[in-house]
Amino acid sequence: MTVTLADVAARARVSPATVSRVLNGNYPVAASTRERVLRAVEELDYVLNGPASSLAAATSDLVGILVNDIADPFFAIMAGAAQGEIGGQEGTGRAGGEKLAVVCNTGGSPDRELTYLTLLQRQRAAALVLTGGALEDPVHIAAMSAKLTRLADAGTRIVLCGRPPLPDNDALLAALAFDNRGGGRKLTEHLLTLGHRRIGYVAGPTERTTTRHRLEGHRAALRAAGIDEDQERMTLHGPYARRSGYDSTLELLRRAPGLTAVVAANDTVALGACAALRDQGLRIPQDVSVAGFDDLPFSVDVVPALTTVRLPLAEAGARAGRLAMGREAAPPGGIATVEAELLVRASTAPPRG
Amino acid sequence: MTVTLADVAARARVSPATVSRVLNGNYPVAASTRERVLRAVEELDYVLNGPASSLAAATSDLVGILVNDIADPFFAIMAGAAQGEIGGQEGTGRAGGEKLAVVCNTGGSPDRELTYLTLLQRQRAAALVLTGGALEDPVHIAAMSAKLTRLADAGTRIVLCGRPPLPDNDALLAALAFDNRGGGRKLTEHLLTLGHRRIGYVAGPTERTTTRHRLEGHRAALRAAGIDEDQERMTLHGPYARRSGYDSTLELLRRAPGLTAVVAANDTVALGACAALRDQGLRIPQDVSVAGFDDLPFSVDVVPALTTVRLPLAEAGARAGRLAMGREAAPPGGIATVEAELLVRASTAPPRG
DNA sequence: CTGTTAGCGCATTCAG
DNA sequence: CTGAATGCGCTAACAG
Repeated sequence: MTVTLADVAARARVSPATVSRVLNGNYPVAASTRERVLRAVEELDYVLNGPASSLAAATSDLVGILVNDIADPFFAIMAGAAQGEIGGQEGTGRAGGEKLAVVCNTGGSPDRELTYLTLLQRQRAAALVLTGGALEDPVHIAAMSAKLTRLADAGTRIVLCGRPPLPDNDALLAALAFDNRGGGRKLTEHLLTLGHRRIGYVAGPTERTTTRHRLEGHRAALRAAGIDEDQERMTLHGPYARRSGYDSTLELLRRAPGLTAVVAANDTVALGACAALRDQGLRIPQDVSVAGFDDLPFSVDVVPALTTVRLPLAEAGARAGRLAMGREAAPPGGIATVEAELLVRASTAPPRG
Repeated sequence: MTVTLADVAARARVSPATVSRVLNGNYPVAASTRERVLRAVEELDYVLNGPASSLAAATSDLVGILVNDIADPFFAIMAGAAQGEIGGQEGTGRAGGEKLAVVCNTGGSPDRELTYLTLLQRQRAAALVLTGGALEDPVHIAAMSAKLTRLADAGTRIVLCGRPPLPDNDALLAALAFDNRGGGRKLTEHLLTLGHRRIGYVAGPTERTTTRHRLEGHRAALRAAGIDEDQERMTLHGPYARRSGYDSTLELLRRAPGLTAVVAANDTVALGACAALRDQGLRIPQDVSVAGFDDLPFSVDVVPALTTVRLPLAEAGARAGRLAMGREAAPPGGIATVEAELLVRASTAPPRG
């Protein structure tokens, strides 16, 4: 029923070994022989049996890209760029030595993250790219560390993109860490320079590196400006979602009616913050300034255009892809910091009066 | 070095077959025996060898989800929902009979689409979900049809989501087709009812079913209203990108200064259209109305909120996932139409004067 | 309920 | 440069 390598060999009048050699192209084969084999492959419409091949060779062509939320442009952009560097380069349609770059959506669940890692380990994945911030729960970190070590031992190349290196884990090839702290700091410094003093902060979910680092940058800027009190009351945590921005902003307004600026965990949250302010009859930025983070594609198009911190997501994702493929040298020490750039647009202005 | 099923069997003092049976859970095993095996698995930190398993069983647990552009929320939302139904349901972290749901990003390239299909075929994928519109090039359609037929013959379950069924291809399990034509028609009827007569249309890329259907709906509404002339000049094609909306709107304004409304291929394009109009000093909707399609998450937050056509992307994606897993019965005839709902918001209003 | 026996389809030695 | 032989790790009959 299903055509195998032996069938191709028979038709090309060569041994199976020879067919394998031309297909993998990693061994000298006479041009005429290769020609004959390729023709037979064509005629029989032969497709390599991946599992059999992986079993024999003890490696597979699967490359996994893990994301927290595929529907969040932050992850989608990184994943797309990484995948572009890994899979389908030439595009012959026939699939030669192609890697199969696949993205796996954990939905932010630690369990699913671990499950995907096991599944990828089971498939003997060639490489792995983990994107975005990590959960800071010690138990989960330990579990992840252990899993990644096993994967690395089995030959899987591991790259982190937009995630700080794991403590005490040298299983990984490279880590591209975003400068979330620096970005958060620059953003708040901008607000302080404009004259804001009562600034609310809608943070991301607790126990996440991204959340913590951005918040730390914010607090550091405030502290440097001598604004220290009241920070807990002016900070609200929630998911990286519009809804969180909306609800938290309403609550901030209740807690601190004198609020003149809202800093959001990311642009999506900022969108929700803007909606809440508008619904309260407040103008942006005349009454309240709003700032985001990430510079997602829509941020330049909302009105007023969002002041935010740009992260080179596509560039970082592409680099992670190349690192995973071994087409780019790892940074010294295996760790590279990706800079964050302040983008001042129209949603921030000096406070009233 | 690497621990195998035989090692587990030895440690649990049972035969390899028994270990296989408890791992796959598809055969009766005494509770005490199972217990012993599971403990051995735990102690040895054993992970099943996927390729070997797939080779022996002639099936794999890979499920592919193909998308045109992972960074486009339209696809990301469908893919995320499908993946949620397929992978990581329980979330034990240990990965039992889990499927490995993976999304593959074709970038809209027909070659890469075919390549991914071959790669998935090579892996003996258990199921396949193809999302979004299809390219209408006859050569590509034929190639796709042939590939899908082979895949189906090999036992891969194929589901289309947001894509019309292929002509003459009953390889597929089910197709969930969006009512793009109906949606496009409703949208333009809304504009006509408001009194618009000079309406520009920024279409998607040519040769794509989605583009064609939406445009057909638009034209049908115009024709029904007796507006027939000039349609070619008022229609511009471009990618589903902000930039296209921006550039095309500028060109439409040049071609037809009396324009009172712009209909965009989707919300992202509409965003670009809005930006272009604003840059020309035109107010939305007072001077020019704008409408989009898809109701992407940001559409409610832009100002003015976008009038658009809502497609239940998450619901459709989830249903496609269930269909692929065989957890839901296929619709009669294998084809289901997913309704599109007109959402009138603030970006459309009667024309001036 | 459990053990034994055969391959699954391919990549590799090793000869030639 | 090519062919023959071996085994990758597991599942699926088949017995018991």
